[in-house]
Formats: sequence, structure tokens, C-alpha cells
Amino acid sequence: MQGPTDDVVAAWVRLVRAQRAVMGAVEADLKRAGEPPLSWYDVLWSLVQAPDGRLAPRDLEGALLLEQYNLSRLLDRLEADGLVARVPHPGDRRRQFVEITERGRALRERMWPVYAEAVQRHVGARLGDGEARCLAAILGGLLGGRF
Amino acid sequence: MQGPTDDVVAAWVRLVRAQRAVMGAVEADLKRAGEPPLSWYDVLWSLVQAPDGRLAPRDLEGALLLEQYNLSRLLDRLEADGLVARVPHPGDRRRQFVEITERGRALRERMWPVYAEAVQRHVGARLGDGEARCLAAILGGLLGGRF
DNA sequence: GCAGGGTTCATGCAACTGCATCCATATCGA
DNA sequence: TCGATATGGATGCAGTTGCATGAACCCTGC
Repeated sequence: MQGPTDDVVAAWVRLVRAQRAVMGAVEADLKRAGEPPLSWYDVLWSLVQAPDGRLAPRDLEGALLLEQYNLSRLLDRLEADGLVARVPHPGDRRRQFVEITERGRALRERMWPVYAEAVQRHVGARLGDGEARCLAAILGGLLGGRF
Repeated sequence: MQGPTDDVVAAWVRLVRAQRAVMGAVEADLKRAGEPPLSWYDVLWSLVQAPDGRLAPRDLEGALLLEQYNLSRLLDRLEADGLVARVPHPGDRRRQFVEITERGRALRERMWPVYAEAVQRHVGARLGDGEARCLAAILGGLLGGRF
């Protein structure tokens, strides 16, 4: 196979570094505001968007690109805080649904302004007109099927 | 402060997801080939590029966007494998240099082909002409001062 | 109906990370 | 010079992740 061009390597390096820097900054803003980590928001948001506020763990896994065991434990923590509930799947006792609770919805709504402001500060404010759209398009291609 | 536009949010979401997907895939390729994780490569490569193959931990920290304590322990592991050596700083006994060893250089050279192929497969092959350059440019702006 | 195999989710254990703090050393100011 | 403060790096502990495996359940073919 042909090796990557210099441009590709540069893009890769900056992708890793930009994500680390920006995500770290957003995560830090959330923490400073006394809110839970981003991964909690991601789960809650996925559930809010889903019909009936519930999803199969497997779907969450795919949506959030989490490993099965990581999701399992993340859900443990969310459940312990009363933000989601695991409800049995009628007809298949292996499976289950994860359902957001009222408390979970409330937390997500409380987190959103903090999150949005952090994203604006660390991403929005640094991108010119059209750059955001262009970035999203290219990254979408990079993601290929996975989205 | 004005909230982020939809385009900014989309860019943010894809940035996180793309980095997770691509980085996970590259990391997995390295592991499959029996090589150490990417963080090891990053340190070794930073040292190779530095004059005399040595850097102050603080500089590595900035270059790799690692926390001080994480770098300290990463260096523990690299040192335990004989890939780097901590050498005292003449004139300030608090400080030190991290110096790559021959063994470290050899490992980096062995890792590179595997790494390069993974980057090509998961990044290069998915970007059209000019997209890599465009992506690198936008992400560079996103990084702002930090690089 | 039941043995074998696949699917879904959980968990024991080891490695890694985050956080607070500590230790040793250097620097600054009176 | 000496005490207060700052800096560079390490470390104890708790929380999280990765990996391998396990437990419960479903399904298929015989």
C-alpha cells in the first residue's frame, strides 16, 4: 500500500491534537461549572432524541462509539444517580432498554447551556464563516459509514 | 455570549466522533501488529526530532498535550522498557532531560511502517485531493496558539 | 426437546488516568 | 543569610478503561 502523503499525516496529527485540546477544554469548562462529564451528556442526549426516551444498549454503543463494557459501566453510574433506568425487554430477557428519567432530562437541560457556551468558545469562536460547514463535511467523509 | 450555530455544533460532534473512530482504528492496527500504543510513538518521535534526542519533560508535556502526572508515568513505562533515559539537568537538580535510547530509536523505526499504513488506510484513503490540506488548515486554526 | 452455538450484557482483574498532595530544589525579598 | 514562596517532578488513592471471560438467555437443527 502507498504510504500517507505529508498532507495526510499533517491532517492526522492535527486531528488528534485538536480533538484533545478542544475536548479537554470543553470537559474542563463543564467540570468547573460542577457538571458531570461529557459522556453523561452524550448518553442523555441520545436518549432524549430517541422515541419514548429509550434505546437498546447496543444502539447507544454504536451511536456513541463506546465499547460494550464501557457503556455497561457508564450506565451503572447514570443509573446510580437516577438519570436513566434499565427496563427489561419484553420477549427477550437478555436484552433491555435504557430509558431516561425525568431527573435525567432535567440534568441534560441544565448541562446544555454550559456545554453550548464551551463549544462556542473553543470551536465556534475559532472558525470563520463556512469553515465549520467545511470541517463537518470533511469529517463526515472521514467517518464513512460510521454515523 | 451567542450560542454556537448548528454548523458549529455539527463540526464539534463530528470532530469528536471522527477522532474517536479513526484513532481507535489506528490504535487497534498497532495492537494487532503487536506494537505499543500510540502514546509511546508520540514520545519517541518528539525526542527523535529534538536536538540530541532529548527534551525537558515540560516541553514534552506541551508538545503532546499530556498532563504532568500522566507524562511522568508514561516515562516510567518507557524507561522501564529501556526506550528512554532520564538524565539529570546540570545546574538545576529539580529538572531533568528525557533522552531517547538506541533501543527507543529502533522501536520507533519499527513502529513507523505499521503506523503509516494505518493512517493511510483510515485517513488518507478517505480524503480526496486537497481535503487533507484543507482539514489540516482548519484544524490548525482551531488549535490556535497550541501547536 | 435438547445439545450446540450465537447473542446480550455483566464483571474480575490489571493497566491507566485524574486529582490532590508531597518532596526536593531553586529563587526572591527583606 | 534566611524564611517565604514558586517550580519541577513524583506518588497515594480513587475512579475509569481495556481485556478476557462469565452468566443468562435465545435460536437452530436434529
